[in-house]
Amino acid sequence: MAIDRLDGRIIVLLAREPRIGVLEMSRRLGVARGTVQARLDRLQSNGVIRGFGPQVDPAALGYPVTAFATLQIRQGQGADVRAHLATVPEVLELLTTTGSGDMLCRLVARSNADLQRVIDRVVGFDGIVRASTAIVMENPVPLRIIPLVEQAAVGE
Amino acid sequence: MAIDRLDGRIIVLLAREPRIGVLEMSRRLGVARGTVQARLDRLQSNGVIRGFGPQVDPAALGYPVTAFATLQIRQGQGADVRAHLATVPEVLELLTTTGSGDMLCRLVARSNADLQRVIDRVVGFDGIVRASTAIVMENPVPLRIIPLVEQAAVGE
DNA sequence: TCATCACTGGTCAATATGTTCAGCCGAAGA
DNA sequence: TCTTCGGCTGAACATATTGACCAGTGATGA
Repeated sequence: MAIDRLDGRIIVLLAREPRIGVLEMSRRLGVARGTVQARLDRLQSNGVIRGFGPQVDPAALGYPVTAFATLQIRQGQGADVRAHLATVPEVLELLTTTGSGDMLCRLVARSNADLQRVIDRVVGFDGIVRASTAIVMENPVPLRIIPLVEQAAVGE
Repeated sequence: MAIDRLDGRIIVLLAREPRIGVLEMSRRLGVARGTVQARLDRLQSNGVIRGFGPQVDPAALGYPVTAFATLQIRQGQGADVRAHLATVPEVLELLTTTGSGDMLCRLVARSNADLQRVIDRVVGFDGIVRASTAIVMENPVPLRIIPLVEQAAVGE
């Protein structure tokens, strides 16, 4: 669970050039191939590296509009609402939070007009009391992990 | 940019079993290897598949607390605030939005106490007028793409 | 009718993989 | 001090995969 410097370098290298392969990594990092392989196995069984799935861009799929919806849920309806939202393909992520809202929901849509359809489908469910939506305009910092990995690696 | 059924099956298969390789995919999908290879190349140059970076779990790195901060920015300070937030490793993502806040910010921290430090660092910057934070408790739907890809693929 | 395009099924050499091995080293413990 | 242990090295091996080709085929559209 604690990451050392070599683990960090492996993750960062992999994040920058995912197609690189174990052999080439060992060359770049100056360690034996078996070491990289063992480290990678450990990182994956640790759960630090969850997988290597393709990073799909919803915009390129025809869903250029992203929005966040904050939902307030009627007491005791949480489980039903989750099951409902899980059936909506445009719901990319769902989180329960503290604070004024009860759930935070990442949505995509084909257009601003289409977003209305998606929101209607999302909130068209009994347990949802109120929803407020914020449309994403820019993404100055896309989801990233490298700086955090570097920080975690130097610490230990 | 439009995705057909075979593209969709390729992406879904890759999302489910990322380590699978082109040859094995062609066997599973019942098409020639060259076809899968050509489709993958096209999907990547299209930008539909952005890459195959490792999916790192911040919790396994020692950052089990996730939070969203909504920031209000002083007029004209947007660019400075972005640059500031980009230097904070615990800021995993930053989006500008419509609505009451001006920016939405995904944070992680080592603990609830550590979250205070992170927030102090985030808001300790001149251009930020106000911040409100929601701590994530559960993640009923982790970031996903498969349902959307399936929907995009049947449509065309 | 012809050209274009995507797909097939095949080949080829080059490369990477999974696995195993013995040996080395530093740290921890007896 | 001696011993054990875990991690790393450098190497070997058979196997599988890759990237690159090719000719042939069928559908599409000009």
